[in-house]
Amino acid sequence: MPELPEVEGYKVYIDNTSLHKRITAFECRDVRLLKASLADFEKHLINQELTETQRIGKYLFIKTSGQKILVIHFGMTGRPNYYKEKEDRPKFGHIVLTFENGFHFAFENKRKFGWWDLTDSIADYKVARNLSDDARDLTLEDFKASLRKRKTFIKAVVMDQSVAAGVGNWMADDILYQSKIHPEQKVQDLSEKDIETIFKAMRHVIEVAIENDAHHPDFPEEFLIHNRKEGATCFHTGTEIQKIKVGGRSTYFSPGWQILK
DNA sequence: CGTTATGTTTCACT
DNA sequence: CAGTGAAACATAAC
Repeated sequence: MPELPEVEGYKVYIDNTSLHKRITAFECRDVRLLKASLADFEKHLINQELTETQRIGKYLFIKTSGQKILVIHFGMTGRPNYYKEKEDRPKFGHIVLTFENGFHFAFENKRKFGWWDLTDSIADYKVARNLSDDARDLTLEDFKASLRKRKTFIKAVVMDQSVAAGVGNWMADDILYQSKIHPEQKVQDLSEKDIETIFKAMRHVIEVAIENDAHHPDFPEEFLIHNRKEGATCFHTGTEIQKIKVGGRSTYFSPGWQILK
């Protein structure tokens, strides 16, 4: 599920459950989820504590009392789960930390597109991954500068993590819906004003989503998310929502509302 | 059985 | 080198 607002929720969850407790065990069922060696994870996590979290886009960095910073990416189906009893380990809890208080921190990851890594520097990691500033912190000027270099569909660009870190598929659809911009609009044909509209919509979608703990049913009724399925009715026009593929991803939009220039 | 899923990485091409 | 688009990755659920 996780895009920026969901990961922000996971960050708060981890802050409230899993910091400042000595780690006594590290277990991983499938080493394909680890980008560093199992030995390194054990070495750098066991007997250390998680001390502080920092989120950039969909990436969560967790500082430790040791040398390394833990990097978590949730993929498409990841989420954290803090629990007490061993038998409560979630079905897809493929990586589990155990703390000295006996509680466990599971990294649930049904589809195994998520992963853990270790790093020495958040700044270096951000550069190495070609990650932009977090979409909440990004300036309009930087956003404009990124768009000037691009010549493809706006939807693909808005979702590009090197443009605005944290925007994913559902948010990109909602941002463009609220901006009245067609997802297949070529970026070079957008006016300055269009770009500012998109930027503001991005901020709005993110803040509303975070305020509502990323719980879609609580979002305002004009959000596309409520009708983000083929054949659903557009809140504004009463016409049908259409599904197409853009940038390899399923894209939902209202052809009567988001007119191609 | 085929299709789809809220993501990233890799690779070939321009 | 930089931007683009397609494919690959792994797996559950409908």
